[in-house]
Amino acid sequence: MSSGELSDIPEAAELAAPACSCLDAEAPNGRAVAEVLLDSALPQLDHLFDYAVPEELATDLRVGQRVRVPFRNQQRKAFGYVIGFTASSSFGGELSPIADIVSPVPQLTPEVWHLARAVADRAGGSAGDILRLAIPGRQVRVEKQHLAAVATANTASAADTATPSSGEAAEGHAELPDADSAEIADRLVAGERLALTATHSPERLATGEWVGAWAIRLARVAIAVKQAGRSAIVVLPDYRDQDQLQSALAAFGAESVVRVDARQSNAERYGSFLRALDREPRIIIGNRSAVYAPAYELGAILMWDDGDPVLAEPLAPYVHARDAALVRAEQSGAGLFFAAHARSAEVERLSLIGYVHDQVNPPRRTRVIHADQSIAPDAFAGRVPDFAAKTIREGLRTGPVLVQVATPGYAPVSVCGDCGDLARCTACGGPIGFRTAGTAACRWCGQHAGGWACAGCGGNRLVERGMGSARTVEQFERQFRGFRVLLADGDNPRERVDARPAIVVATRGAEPLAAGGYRAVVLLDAERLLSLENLRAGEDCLRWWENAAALAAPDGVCLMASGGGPVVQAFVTGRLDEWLHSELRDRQALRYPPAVRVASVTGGSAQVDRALAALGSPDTLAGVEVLGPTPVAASDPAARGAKLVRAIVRFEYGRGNDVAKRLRGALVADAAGASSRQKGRAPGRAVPEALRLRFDDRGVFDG
DNA sequence: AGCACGCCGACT
DNA sequence: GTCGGCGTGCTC
Repeated sequence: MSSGELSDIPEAAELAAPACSCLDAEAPNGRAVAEVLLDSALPQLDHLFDYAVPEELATDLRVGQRVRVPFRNQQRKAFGYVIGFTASSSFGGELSPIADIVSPVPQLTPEVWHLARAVADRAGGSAGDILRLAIPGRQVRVEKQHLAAVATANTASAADTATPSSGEAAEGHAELPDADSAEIADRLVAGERLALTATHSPERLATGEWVGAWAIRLARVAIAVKQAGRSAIVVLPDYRDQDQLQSALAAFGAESVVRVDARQSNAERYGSFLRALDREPRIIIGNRSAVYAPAYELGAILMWDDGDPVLAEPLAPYVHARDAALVRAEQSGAGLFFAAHARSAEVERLSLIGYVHDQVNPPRRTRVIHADQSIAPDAFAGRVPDFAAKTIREGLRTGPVLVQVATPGYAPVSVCGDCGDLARCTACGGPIGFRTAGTAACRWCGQHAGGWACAGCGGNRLVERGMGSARTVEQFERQFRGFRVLLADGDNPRERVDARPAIVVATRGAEPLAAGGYRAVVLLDAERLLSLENLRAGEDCLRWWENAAALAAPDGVCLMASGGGPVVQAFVTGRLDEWLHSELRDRQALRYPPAVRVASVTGGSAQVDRALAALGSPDTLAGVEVLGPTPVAASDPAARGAKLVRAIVRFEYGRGNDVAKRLRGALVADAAGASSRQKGRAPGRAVPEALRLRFDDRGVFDG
């Protein structure tokens, strides 16, 4: 220990020996050179630097440790991670020595390092950016507590002459997984990749809590993986999903469960991180960054609802948790398990090319009925058509009813009074709202909708429809007097409701879980959701609807209250696979993701031209196509006043490594020249933007 | 980022 | 001759 950080705790003597298994990592063993990855956001520093191993650190230094090293001069220090040791350096100059060991714990395992490197390379980014997601900030207190606890546990078990695995005997209390889950776990541990469509409806745990049937399935599979002596990582979009899984795991008596999520304090996160780092199998559950958690003997990565947009990392290099999981499974030989109520287009693609295998047993699915389309959209006075009102009243006799709406708040929108299509502004195509009663105007450009005529059927009657959640609540309170009307949306989060009758109005994705399940689930605003100008609108709708339908009781019903067309048909008939199939074929024909990959290149015109030139000459570009560059609208947040252009590169999956390498090369060259170009600028001019790369951006083809 | 290196124009 | 402008490139 370079700084004697542990000298003030009683176990310091034991810790000098490798008492904690998490300290057990490769030592220099006489080798004089340490390879260090610097903690820097600069792309031109994203490679290993050689440093001398100083005499005084030689016994304590380990691969994976965070260190401080002199950089640029002996005074300035940078942080980094020890990646490996070598006997000699190929660097021409004289090596500086490592200055300090930050923590005795080797925070970066070789597996996570290789993952970060591969994931960053694939996304045209820096490994350091991935490591920032993977490794939480160090908390000295938490670390000392952890090391002390592990040391005492080790000495205790040594006194018991216990075998190392006997600590896991307590796991015998865990409920044995059902045969299906055990079989899935066996296949995962053998390295298989599986996709599962999950059973609808909540189920009651022995603890009395209700969780989605999917959570029970994932918990059982994770426990079975752990019983096979391997770690499982379970990635779930949000804390509500994580809570359900955690409840299920607890109810089944699972031990060694570690949770990592964004709501934790840094101390909690670091504590969880250290537990994940222990050389002992764990069940690690968490949000998108859990995919980077260290895990001893990783057996499988389980991912719930990978189509949820929160699994897309918003920080550079914008790597989706699904992609990171694919890379990690490939590297480590771990199994991969995608479970959802509605499959994503990406998993469907993986299934079609035979990379993941479908679980064939058909899931139980809520009965879905479709409202009668012959009823004119203005044939009802309240928020919902009469038959929907009937469904709601019916359900309220025995329990809660869920009503899913498109948007929060009050926002109203108009539809054609004759055909029911969403009314669109004749000038800009935007939605038409009612500012004040009777005066309709476009919500985007403000144009008055006086002489409006429907583009579809020529009708000219505008009908106000599809109000937001708060407005819907007010209307329901009048329409269903005497019943509780509860609101659940982003501003009013509500994780659970009880089994008593109530109307629960929720925005898509914010639906609470009901004890025993909802008697009825009513889906409003389908035409509005489908009109979102988004390449993934259909896929997203199926996910929102299917996830809502899954909240119904097994004998409950789901009513699609409006809308039509192929996506609604797919949902109503339950033939999501067929729709997704044809959707994927369409995207193949259009060369849209995920049939192909895309990368956007943004920057000054000359910068982007140089980057595109780095892709090679047109004849070497087989399977690679460049769209643009086109000017980035000044209103685009990326522009920030500077005049920028953006090109879109799309390419076959097989060209990914090559494209990423070449674009990344251009980015590094651009960054190297950036400082000099900046000096050349007249004062007052905007700071020149760095060239920006973004791979697999979902929204790249959206308006 | 920040700093050294090096290659042309103006000066003692 | 040499001082110093700033473009260029490197950082173990």
